[in-house]
Amino acid sequence: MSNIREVSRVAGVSTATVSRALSTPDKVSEKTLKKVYDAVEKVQYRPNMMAQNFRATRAWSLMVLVPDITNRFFATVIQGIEDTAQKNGYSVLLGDTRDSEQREAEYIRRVETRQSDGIIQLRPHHKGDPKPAEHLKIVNACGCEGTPYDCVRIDNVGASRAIVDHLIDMGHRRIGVISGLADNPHSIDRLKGYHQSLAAAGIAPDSSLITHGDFTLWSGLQAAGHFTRMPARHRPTAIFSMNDDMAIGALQGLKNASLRVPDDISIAGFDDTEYARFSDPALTTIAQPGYDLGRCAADRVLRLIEGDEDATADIVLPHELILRQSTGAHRK
Amino acid sequence: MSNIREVSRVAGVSTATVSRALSTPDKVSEKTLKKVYDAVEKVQYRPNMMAQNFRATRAWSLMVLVPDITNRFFATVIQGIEDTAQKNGYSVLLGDTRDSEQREAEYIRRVETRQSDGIIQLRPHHKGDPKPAEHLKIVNACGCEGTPYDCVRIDNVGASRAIVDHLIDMGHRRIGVISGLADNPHSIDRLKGYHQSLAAAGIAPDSSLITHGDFTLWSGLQAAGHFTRMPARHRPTAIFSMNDDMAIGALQGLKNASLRVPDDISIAGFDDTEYARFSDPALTTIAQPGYDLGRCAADRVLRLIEGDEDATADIVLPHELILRQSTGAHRK
DNA sequence: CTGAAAGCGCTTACAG
DNA sequence: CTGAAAGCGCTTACAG
Repeated sequence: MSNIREVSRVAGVSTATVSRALSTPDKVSEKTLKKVYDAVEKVQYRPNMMAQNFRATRAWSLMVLVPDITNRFFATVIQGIEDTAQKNGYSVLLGDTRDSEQREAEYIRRVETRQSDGIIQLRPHHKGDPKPAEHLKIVNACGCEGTPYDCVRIDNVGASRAIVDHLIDMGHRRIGVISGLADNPHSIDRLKGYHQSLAAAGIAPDSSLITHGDFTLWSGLQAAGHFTRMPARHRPTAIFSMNDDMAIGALQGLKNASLRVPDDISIAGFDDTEYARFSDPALTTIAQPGYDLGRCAADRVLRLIEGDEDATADIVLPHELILRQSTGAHRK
Repeated sequence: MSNIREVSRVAGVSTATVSRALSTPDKVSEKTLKKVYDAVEKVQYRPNMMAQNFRATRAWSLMVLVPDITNRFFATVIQGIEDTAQKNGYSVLLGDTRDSEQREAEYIRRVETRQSDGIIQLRPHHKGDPKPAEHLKIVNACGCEGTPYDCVRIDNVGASRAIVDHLIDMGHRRIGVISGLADNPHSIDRLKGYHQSLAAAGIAPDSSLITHGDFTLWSGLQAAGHFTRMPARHRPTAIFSMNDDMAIGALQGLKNASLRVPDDISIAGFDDTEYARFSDPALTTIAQPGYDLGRCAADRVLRLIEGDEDATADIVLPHELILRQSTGAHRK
C-alpha cells in the first residue's frame, strides 16, 4: 500500500505538493502536476481515506436505522437515501435493528464515536422515546406528526381518511382494521384517520372490528382469522390493512375461509409496494413516495451535517389513493 | 467532543495511561483506573473511532455489493451478513449497484481507499469479469461454480434438476422456462440443470419454450405473455421460473389469459422468499438458505481480513425442494 | 505501573 | 509555486 510520501519521493517533490496537486491542482505548476501524476500512476497510489477522514473529522457516511431490511417499502426508502448519499460522496452504513432497542443503541454508539456523521431513522418516533442527544445529526424518514426533530413523512391521518372514505363511498359501513402494534405511531395516526372518517359519515365505531398485526405477511394471515371466525352478520364487509404485506397475508386467510375478494369482502392496503400490484386481486392501497422520502431525508441530514441548517423541519410529501380490484361496492 | 487528552488532564495522568486503562485495564493499577473512569464519565468521553481505526489500519467495515436491495432474497442474505458483522464488531456498508458497472466501480474504489476492509459480492461472477485485484479481500455469496475467488453458494445445477425432475414426475413433457438474462451465471447453471433433466427423461429440448426476464416481477408478467400467446397445443403444461418474483409476475399473466394454475398449467419458482408462500396458489419452489449464505460469506471475509486463511474456498450449502399448490399433475 | 516520545497518512497555515 | 513543520486523536515500544 503506497502512501503520499512514496509518491513525493518518486516525483521528487514534497508531500505538501503532492497533496496540493491532488486536491487543489490550480495551486500547482503544470510541470509539477505532471511529475506528481506520473508518480501516482507508477506507485499505484490510492489515498488512505481513513487518514483523510480522520484529519477532516468527517466520516463521509450516514447510518440508516431500519426496523427490517426485508420490508420492501423500507428497501425503497433506502434506495432514495443511497442515491443521494452516493451523489454527495457519502456512504451508507446499514443498521438493521430488527426492532431491538439494544441493537439500535449499538448503532447509535457508532455515530457517537464518529464512525458516521449522521443518522436516518426509519421507524417512527414514539411519544415516550428520549429525545436524541443534541449533537446528533438525525432525521426521521417515514415518521409521524410531532416528531421532536427533523422529519420527512406523509400525512398518515389524511391518507388513512382517504382510504376509509373510499370504502364508505362504496357503501361499506362495517369496516375492519388490521392495525400495526397498538403503540406504533403509524398505527395511532392511521387509526385516528379511520375514526375521523367514520365520524364524518355518522358511523359508530366498534372496537371488535379492530385487530393488530406487526406489519408482516404472517401477522396479516393471523389477523384475517379474527374476522373470518366472526359470525357473518358481525363480520366487516371491508378491511383496511395498515400495510400491503399484512393485506397480502390477510388475502390468503380470507380465501382459506372461502370468502371472495372483493365480492364477499373488500380489502385495502397501504404503501403500494410492488407486490400490491401483483397480488390476486391487485390491492387498492395508498401510494407512499418511498424513494422520495429517502431522498428528502438524506438531503436533510446532509444539510444538518454541513451545518447549513438549524431550524427543525417537518416535511410532508404527498400520498395517493390507488384504486385496484381488491375493493368493490358493498353488496347486500 | 472530548478527547483522550482532556480525560488525561482531568484524571491527572498521561494520555498513555488513559489509553491503557481503556484498552488493557490489567496493566493499570486499581487506583489509577478509578481516576480514569471518573474522568471519562465527567467529560463524557467517547473514543474517536476515526483516529483509532486510522492508527490500526482497520476500518472495521464490510462493503456489501448487492444488485438490488429491494429483492427480498438479497435482503435476507444481507441480514445474515449483518448479524455476523455486528457480532464481530464490523459495520456493513451498503453498495446497491443496480446492475451498474460504474456504481460497482465506485464502491470498489472505496474499498481500495480503505473505507472498508473487505467486500461481499452478491451478484454471481461472470466468466468474462476481470479477476479482482490480489489485495482485495472479496467473497462471493450466492455465486456459481467456477468463481475464481472465495464463494459461498448452493448447487444451482442440482437445484434446477430437482425442480424440473419434479415437474417431469408429475407427467409434464413440455416444460417452459422463464430464465434470467442469458449471460447471467445463475441462468446458465439453472438452464444446464434443466437440460440435464430433460435429457435424463429422454425429452427433446425445444428452444421456443425458453424465454428471458430479469428477475423482477414485471419481467415475469412479460414472460408469461410469451407462453399465453402460443397456440394451446404448443404451450408448455408447466413452467420453471428462475426466481419467485418472476413466477409471481407470471401468475398474473397466466390468470389474465384465463389459464388456471395448476389445473391448466403448473408453475414453479426459485428462492422460497416469504412471498412464495403467500401467492395464490402458493408456489412450489427451491428454498435457498439465504440467511446462512450471508452468514457464511461474512465469516469467510472476516477470516480473510484477519489473515487466517489463504486457500480459496468454494462452500456449497444445501437447498430444498418445497412442494406447494402451484404445481400439479399433467392433465390430458 | 507510569510517562515522554514517536508515528500512523494526511493537510494547511506560514514563510519564502 | 513550493517546502518545512505542526497537528488531527490515538497507541505502543521504550525507559524508568
